[in-house]
Formats: sequence, C-alpha cells, structure tokens
Amino acid sequence: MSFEKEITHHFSKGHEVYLRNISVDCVIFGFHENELRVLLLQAKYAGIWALPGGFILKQEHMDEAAKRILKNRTGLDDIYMQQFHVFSKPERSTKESNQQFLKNVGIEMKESWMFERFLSVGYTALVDFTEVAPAADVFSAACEWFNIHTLPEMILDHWEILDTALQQLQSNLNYHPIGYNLLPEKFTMPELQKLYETILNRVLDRRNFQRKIVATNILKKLDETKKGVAHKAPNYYKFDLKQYKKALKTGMGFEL
Amino acid sequence: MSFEKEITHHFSKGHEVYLRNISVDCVIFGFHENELRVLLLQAKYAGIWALPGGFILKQEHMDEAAKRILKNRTGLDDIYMQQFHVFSKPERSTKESNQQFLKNVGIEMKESWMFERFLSVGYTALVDFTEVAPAADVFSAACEWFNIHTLPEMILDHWEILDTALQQLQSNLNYHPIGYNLLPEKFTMPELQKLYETILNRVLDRRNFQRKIVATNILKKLDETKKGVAHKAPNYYKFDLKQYKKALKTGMGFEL
DNA sequence: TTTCACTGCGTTATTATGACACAATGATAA
DNA sequence: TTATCATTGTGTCATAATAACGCAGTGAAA
Repeated sequence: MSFEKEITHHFSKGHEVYLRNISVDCVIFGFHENELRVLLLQAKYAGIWALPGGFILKQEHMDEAAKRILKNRTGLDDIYMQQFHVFSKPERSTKESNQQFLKNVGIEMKESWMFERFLSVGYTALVDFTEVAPAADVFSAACEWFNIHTLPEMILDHWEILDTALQQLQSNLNYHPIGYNLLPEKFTMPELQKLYETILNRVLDRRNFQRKIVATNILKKLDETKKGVAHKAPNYYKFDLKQYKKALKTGMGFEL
Repeated sequence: MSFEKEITHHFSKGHEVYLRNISVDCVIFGFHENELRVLLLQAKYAGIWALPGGFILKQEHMDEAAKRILKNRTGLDDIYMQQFHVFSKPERSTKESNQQFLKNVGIEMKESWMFERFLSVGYTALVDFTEVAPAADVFSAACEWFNIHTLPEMILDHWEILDTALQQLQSNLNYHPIGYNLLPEKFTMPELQKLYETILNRVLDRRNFQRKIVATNILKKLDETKKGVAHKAPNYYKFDLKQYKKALKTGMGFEL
C-alpha cells in the first residue's frame, strides 16, 4: 500500500479496528555508556519528536497493545511492561496536530476518529539497549535513543508522560531490584552501581551498595573477570532469575 | 423525565456526551467501628452489586469525572482521589449484562454505545465515614457500605478492581501517612492505630506505633481527652495539615 | 619495576527497630 | 468510700540496619 493510501485508510477506517478516544504511549528506557536513554520517534513533516504510541485493537488486551507497539519499534519480544498512568487533560487533544499532519501529507478530510479527543495510557518498558534495533513506523521519519537529560522538543504532553515515567522508575527502584531488564546478561558491580546512580541521580557509596545488593541474594557471582580493562579487573555477575522474581513479588526491603 | 425515558436516552444518545469505550469505577473507602468499608451500589432488576462508576464527559478531565461520581454517591466535595489502574481485559465487556438490563426494564434496542467494550479506570477515594450520605442513582436500587471482608457478589471484574485498590492502599500506607482522609478531624491514638491495623491486616505494637507516628511530626496533640470512656481516657490528636502535606510529598521513611 | 586508579573485603560509630516494663488514669464494682 | 482492672502514656534495653571510612590486592600504563 502506498504511504498516502495507508494514512487515508487509518484516518477514515481506523475506528472500525481500534477502540475510540484512547491511545497507548510507551516510555522505553535503555541504559548505555552510563546514560539512561529513551526511545523516541520523529514525526514526518514536522521534525518534532514523540513517544512510540498506538491504539488498542477492539478485541485486544491493553497490555498486548503496548507489547505490539514495543515489538514494532524495537524488535523485542517478551519484555516486561507496566502501565503507570492515564493522561486525560481535555486540552491534550490531537485534533489540530493531526489535521496539520494530513494537510502536510496533502490529504483533505473533514471528519475522522483521529480528530477526537484521546486519553493516553502511559506504559514503561525496560530493555537491554544492546538488543534493540530501532525501527520507525509509517508516520515517522526516524527512531532514536535520547539521553533523558538532553531531550528534544516533543509533541503534546509527551514530556509530562516521560517525566512521570521517570519518577515512577525512581521510586520503584527503591523497593524492587529493577536492574535485570536494563543490563546485558552479565555485568560488573560498578556497572550495576552506575545504573542505580544514573536513575536515582545521586552517588552511592561503593562498599555499602555492594553489601546491600549482595544481601538481597539476587546476584550470582561468576568465575570471570572483565578483560582488557585498566586497573583491577572487576568480577562479572549475573542475576539469579529465581531469587530475582521472588524479590520482585515480596517487594523486599531495599533502601539505598 | 421518567425512568424508562432516562434509560433509553442514556443508551441511545449517551455517546454524544461521553467518551466511548472508557469508563471510571470508584473504590470509596471509609472507616467505621474499627472496620474498613467500601461503598457499593446494587443494580436494579438484578440484586447484584457494583462499584460506583460512570463515564467521562467529552470535555472533562478524567479526575473531574471521578469526583463528579463521588459527589453524586456521597454528597462529598473536594475529596482526594487517585487513579490506580486501568482494567482492560477484552472479556470484561458489559454487552450481555447491559442487554439483559434493558430487557428487564422492558426496552428493546439493537445497537448502543453501551454494548461496546469498555476499559475502566479505577479510582480510589478515602472518605470520612461520618460525613457520607450514600445516595443511589437511576440505575441502582441501593447504595450501602460493606465491610471489605464480607463483600457481596459483584458484577464483571469489580472484585478484582476492589482487590487491586486494597493492595495499593496497603503498600501506600507503608510510605505515606494516609490516615488523614479516613478519620474525623480529631481522633485518639488507639483509633489511629486500629485504622492502620485494619488496613494492614496485622497487629502492631502500641508503643512502637506511637513512637514512629509521633516521629513523623504530622500529629498535633490536643489539650483534650476522650470523655465517657471506661479506663484511662486517651488523648485527642489531630493532623498538622502543613506537616502532613510535606510528608505526603517527600514520601517519608515510614515502615510499620 | 613503580605508579596509580580502581576493586574487593573489611571495621566502627551511629541510628533505627522490636520487645518488653511500669506507673498513671478513671469508670466500675465491692 | 475504696479497691479493681483494663487501658493509656512514657521509658528502657538488646539487637539489627545503616552510614562512614580503612586498607590491601590487582593489573595496565608509565
């Protein structure tokens, strides 16, 4: 299908497939080079950026919709995602921006379900940066990672959505060992600490951090040290999946 | 307007006023006689119970919709409410039950926005039991308080919604001093402790509880003791609103 | 071979927590 | 009038958790 046809179809027939008035936006976090990053899409004909989002199929669980969106943008399957908030300001309507988008494409349309007001449900995903293959969709010109401290201008209330996700990530980190999803399978203690420091945005005592994280029992120390590194080589660790899941459920005492 | 006319109008024209495919359900907690209670509505013609719920007006913030629903059922204004989860199972559709409802009323209708699938956003409200005047709506035969341990049969997934709300209340209680909304203006230390014990569903040491709650600085001890009580009269306390709000924001360390 | 930045494994002082003791109170019963 | 007794207010102590810091080991680079 041609680009214009696809757009026209989505605007004129989409309401036959999707639920009305409600959308899903995903805040996809990754960790790379000691930086916390989020995956953003660049809207075509505008240059402005947006969170990867989409709509819920008429017979689809909302969680499945979020996973479908994640899969399309990252190629990743079977990732833990979590809804965290519904954004519902009446002014967050996409009417003008969607009409502008159509105009830019060169399509005229008087009415569309896409011109109505949308609530948006925010989802958080934590992914292993090294496994992601960012892919744009038909509405987007680009799909890229951004450091959370150097974000570009974003459409609508997407900055607010992102900020809320970040706050939730920070407070979750205090009670749940979140690292599992953001790091490669094996990692060093300094890497894990940097992840925590980056998310919490403060420095932690190296030795106390190690003591507490080891006390949770969620780590397995591997018989392998990092190679080709200046100074003393740190040991590799990996998560003990069984203990980790147990810890997630009980929400273990875990203050840093 | 007659009852039948009102129903017919809601089913045939409601989509011109409300957003589609999305509803709001409220879990309204109260505390009375050392019991945690929730406010439920009894559906007409069915006898089965339901959480007070409703829909979002086309130009209304979702929080306002929740407050409107609360106000209509309790008469209360200006109450703190919080969204806590979106329930989105495709099977939670209200189609059959709504068709059955119409049939019972004696109305025939082939199509209605009310037959479509609805996602529901759960809201929690904490109210002062003594101030509430439960009021049924046009769909409901009764509006009553239920002890959370002796709940009646409920429609759809409303038990799941209530259970999720309760869990969230419990975990919030560990980090935020929630009592303010559930108690009358002045209260005794044993009353406050009973509230915590009821929500957490375990007994707490009287002396350690007092030490910790006083340490948070959110209470003001009044120069007044409870009258007409057997044994030693407990002192009255009230919340120091300023300190209380500060504590809510910082999410003070507060484990029980 | 030395330097140096970093890692791994400790110690100590302070604070928070859980478990329990005891005197004070005031309606009720003797 | 006085004794009783369940309940409240305050305090103590042993233990656990936490923060702050020391020091030796390692291995690439100088």
